Amino acid sequence: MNRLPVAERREQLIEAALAVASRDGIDAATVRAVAAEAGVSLGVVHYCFQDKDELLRAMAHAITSANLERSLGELPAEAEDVESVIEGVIEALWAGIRDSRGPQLLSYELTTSSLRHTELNQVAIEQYRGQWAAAEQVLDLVERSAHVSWSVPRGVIARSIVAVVDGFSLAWLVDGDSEAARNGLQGFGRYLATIAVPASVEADATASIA
Amino acid sequence: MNRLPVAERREQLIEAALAVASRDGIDAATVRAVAAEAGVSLGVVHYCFQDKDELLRAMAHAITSANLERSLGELPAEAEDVESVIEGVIEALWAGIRDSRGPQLLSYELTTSSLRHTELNQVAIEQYRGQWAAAEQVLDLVERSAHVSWSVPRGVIARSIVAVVDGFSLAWLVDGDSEAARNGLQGFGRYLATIAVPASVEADATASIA
DNA sequence: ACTTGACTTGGACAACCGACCAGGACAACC
DNA sequence: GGTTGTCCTGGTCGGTTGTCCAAGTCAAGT
Repeated sequence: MNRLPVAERREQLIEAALAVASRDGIDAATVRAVAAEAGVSLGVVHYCFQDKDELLRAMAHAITSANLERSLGELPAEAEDVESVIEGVIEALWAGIRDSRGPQLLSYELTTSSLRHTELNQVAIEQYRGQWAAAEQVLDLVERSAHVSWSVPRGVIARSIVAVVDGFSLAWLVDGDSEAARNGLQGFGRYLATIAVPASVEADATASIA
Repeated sequence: MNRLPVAERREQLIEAALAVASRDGIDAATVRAVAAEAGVSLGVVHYCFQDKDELLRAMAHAITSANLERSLGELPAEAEDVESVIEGVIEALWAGIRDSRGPQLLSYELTTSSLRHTELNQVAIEQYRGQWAAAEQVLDLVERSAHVSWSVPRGVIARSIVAVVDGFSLAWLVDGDSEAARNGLQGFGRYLATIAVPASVEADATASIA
């Protein structure tokens, strides 16, 4: 097979691990399965990673980054009233989740595994810190697009967004009812619109400058 | 050791499996670990259960039942206005979750495992069917206690309740912030109060009779 | 051309897993 | 008291896992 510098080989193995774990679950991501998926022999994995756990941690970091980029990447911001802006954002967010069932399920497997095994200690908290921060960025976007501010602390709203998205996603993973998930999330979106207040001209101008 | 009829031995093994899995995670619930926890020798497990999967399915059924009884068991219903009723119900619900971290985490492990392994096919959907039904019963209770009805289909609200509770519980499992979880759930409770409408005297009388 | 260092190979190892079995122990019944 | 059937024991088996290693391969530098 092709010879690759260790850094590139690492990336390839992370991608292979992601593919196996997304397809067949985190338990199926054995060293052998990952090596086979990447088309390399067994020893290569331990040449690139000290541990299997180091590989899993790298994989977790990769999927977390990918999820965040996917969430923040394709957000529309072409609307006037708050309701429409939020509706569009949620629509895009949900479409991203719906089209990545395997990775989504893998994220939850990683969270629970992290909470059980000390070797993956930091994985779960990093996942959620990232998601909470991303939710706050979404709030920023809505603020700027619809010229509003929030009557509830941003951190509190961000935590609620992540919680609601997690909850409806889990239910959708279980019973496959996309329509129920979409409706539930849009219902939450309409609630979000009720806690948005029109931004004062001053504050809005300041926001535009900054 | 004591000799027990197979039915009682099964119950004991299920309890042992529940203890091991709640303490150390679902992966730690090996046949050997369960046998050791129950204080019986290895063969007993396969004498009482055809498969390891049959044991896990029985364990899943047990924890699901336990969760539902815990949720529905200790619900207060001594209040007048909707807000207070909902607040009390959520307080009791959250207290139950907060005091059972291990089993709670195990429930999510069971859900994800069920979605990956065909042998546990029905576990997740049964979990959620039970929770959705329980949420509807909670809605009934609030209806009767506060003399209201709901302006949104009960099934939709029930799914939202389960989703929100799941979401905040997961976040709490990750970062341990009980206060944030409690506040988030109470915030959702105040929203629920806004979609409750006073029941007509007629409807209320009918409900009392039935 | 030859050495050096980076990368790869495929097998070996101990540990653990679920499953299985031959036989021992015990209580109930004839 | 002997028999029958239920329950328990402890070991064994094949398979899978993570980890390690001696040897091989290849490109780059001298």
